[in-house]
Amino acid sequence: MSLPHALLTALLEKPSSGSELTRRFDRSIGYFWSATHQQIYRELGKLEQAGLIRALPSPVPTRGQRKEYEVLPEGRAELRAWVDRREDPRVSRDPLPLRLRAAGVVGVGDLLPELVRHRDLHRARLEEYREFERRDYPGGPRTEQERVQLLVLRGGIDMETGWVSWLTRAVEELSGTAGAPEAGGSADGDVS
Amino acid sequence: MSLPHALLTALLEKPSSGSELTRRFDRSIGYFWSATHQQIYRELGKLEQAGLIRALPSPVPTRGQRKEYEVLPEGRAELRAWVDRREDPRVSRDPLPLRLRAAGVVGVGDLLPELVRHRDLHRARLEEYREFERRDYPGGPRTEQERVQLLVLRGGIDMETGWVSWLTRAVEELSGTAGAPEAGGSADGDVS
DNA sequence: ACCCATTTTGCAACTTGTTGCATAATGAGG
DNA sequence: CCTCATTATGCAACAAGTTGCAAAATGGGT
Repeated sequence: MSLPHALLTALLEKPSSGSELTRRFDRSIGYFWSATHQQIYRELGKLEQAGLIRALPSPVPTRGQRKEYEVLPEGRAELRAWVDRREDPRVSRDPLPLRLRAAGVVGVGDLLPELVRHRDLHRARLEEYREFERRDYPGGPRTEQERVQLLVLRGGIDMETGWVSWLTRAVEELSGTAGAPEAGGSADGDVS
Repeated sequence: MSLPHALLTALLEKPSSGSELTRRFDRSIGYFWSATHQQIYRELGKLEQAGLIRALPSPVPTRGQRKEYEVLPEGRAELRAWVDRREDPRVSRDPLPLRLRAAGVVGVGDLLPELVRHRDLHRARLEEYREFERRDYPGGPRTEQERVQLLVLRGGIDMETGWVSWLTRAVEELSGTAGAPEAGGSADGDVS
């Protein structure tokens, strides 16, 4: 239930069309939420129908035509309410550690290069975020809104740092062992 | 497409029934993958029908009766193939940073106590993981499989560390500012 | 023997996210 | 003016995850 609120936030920051939003979801909003353009268009339709946003008056209302949306007071109120809502943290759900654990049972095989690849991807993203920080907030945040945006960016930085640190260690550890396949048995119980 | 593989992994580590698996998904597997019991039962059905696992012979095949599953060679092969598959990292998708960013637009309101609550939850989980590490691997991992499981646990630790570090900073920053609501305008553009 | 709380398994409906493709406008180059 | 690549919007089918509920077994008490 977060995509509509992500859209409301993005639209309050700046009224946009669907494709603009898609691009923005690949950038700033993207470090903590992703969405495909189809999700975005569908959701924009729902939000409009629910009376939370509206399309800015446009000459032609047909297909293939840019359509800009802005948030209505009802949308702002809904977002306000959402911010104050209590919601428990999500359980993480990432396949990579899972694959590593599977490798513990069926043998490491070719997983090591994949770990290296992921480490490098996360490293690159981390660098990118740090670059944003330097470039966009050179003297620190200047408004309250920037302050919060910078905080969120730092969230991305902390998460990526966690990944890099983990993957670096994992690659080190597994490089020591040549990937000998595990013996077949499905033996003893669950650890922890 | 990871749940079936999570199940295969868990079943290879130890053949189990649906409810046992549900419990195990709340514990060890749970630090990087979660699933409800309905997801698990449904998926077990599919895996059985696909010939990747089979129910151990049981007296009565009716409802409400425990049913243990074990992995067939085909299931092991599928898991093996999955481990070697390339797959790009997921984009994160967590509502909390999103809510913070929304707060930058509609005002911070009551978000601070929520951040504190999350910080404490993550702190608690981090402590729990560290406890697992101490308790289950006192002298380091003893087998190759334990080595991998410990690595995965450390993944959980690194992620939780990232959360705690971020939330600690966020709470500090926002405590300075009394939560004054932002002015209404939907003004300037997207940062970064 | 019966009742009742608990455990285990499961169905059904719904929401959210993904993939593949289609259609309309736009604008540059011939 | 026409073509063609690009951009913007959108439909439809599917896959994955969530929620609410319920039936069958189990294992006490009484």
